[in-house]
Amino acid sequence: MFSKTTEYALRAVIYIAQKGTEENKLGLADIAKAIHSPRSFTAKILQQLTAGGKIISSVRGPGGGFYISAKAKKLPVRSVLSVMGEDVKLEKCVLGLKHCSEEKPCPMHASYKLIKPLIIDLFESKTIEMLANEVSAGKSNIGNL
Amino acid sequence: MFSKTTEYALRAVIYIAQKGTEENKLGLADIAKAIHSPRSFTAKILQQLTAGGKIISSVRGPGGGFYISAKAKKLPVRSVLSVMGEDVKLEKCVLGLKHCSEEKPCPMHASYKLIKPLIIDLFESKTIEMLANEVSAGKSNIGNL
DNA sequence: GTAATAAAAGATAAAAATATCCTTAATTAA
DNA sequence: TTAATTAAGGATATTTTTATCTTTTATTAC
Ligand code: FES
Ligand code: FES
Repeated sequence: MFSKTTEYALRAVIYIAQKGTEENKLGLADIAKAIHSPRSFTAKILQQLTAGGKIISSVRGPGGGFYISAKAKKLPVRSVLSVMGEDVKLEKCVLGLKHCSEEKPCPMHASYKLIKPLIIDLFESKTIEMLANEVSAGKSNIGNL
Repeated sequence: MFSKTTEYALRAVIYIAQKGTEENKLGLADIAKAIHSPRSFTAKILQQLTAGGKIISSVRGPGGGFYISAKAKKLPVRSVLSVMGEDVKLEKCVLGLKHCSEEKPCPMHASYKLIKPLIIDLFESKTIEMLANEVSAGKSNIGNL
């Protein structure tokens, strides 16, 4: 559904939301290990997520690391997709036509249009916090690769 | 959702099902133009779809080209995904965990599991023929890029 | 200040996906 | 049998994605 890059981003954000706070920041090594992602590559992704303070925050130096504000935790999962530039994928035509629309639909559209809003809602209605809480409650995990 | 390669494959198969017959085979140039795909790249894809006579058939030489048997037209769209090696994508975990399952679910799973079977059914229940008929009836198209 | 720590930034590297081109083989028609 | 046609097969080329490594900058502790 998404690129590996975005999968790492989602798992990292959920992990940071679950385990980190401004008082207890998480380091790159910790995060990469927890979500089973390549360390240096994850660093690049965390940079993206930090840029402009959109999703997560970071502090350099001893005691530094990554965390996410209570406010940002309320963001929909889709905001992570957006930062990674993959929220457009949710609107894509199944057959690769330029636009997925009623005006010039592909032959999959009639059936797909019933499901598409459900998929989009999946990422709109769930917040980062909700997913983190799921993991904290022991109902799910992000480390089992 | 799928790779460009698979999108081309899907559009090509639908086009062949719609316009071609064993008596009226379609040439590579025709197909590539109709579905707006790069010609030589499309040739490779058509080879894959032809291999083992799984989906489409081909004949070389003058008057040759590609066509699809009446029997193959009844195949579900998923069979095309299968030949392209992307039907596994339908089973993938949204967050990229090794397995999407109830046993070790990711935090998206609880919501996603409601939609996943609908997506799979989309490709299981629709046959190549159904999509081709949709286009023939003027209800949809595969050329509008 | 100096040293240690940790993320940011930059430069490459490796792998996979996408795409093109050239040669070969099969088929047909003349 | 020769020439023309069309897909198959093979070799490369380009682009994008994924990944690693090195240097720089910010922060803290001493
Ligand atoms: S136009 Fe193809 S899925 Fe909507
Ligand atoms: S386990 Fe992640 S979607 Fe099912």
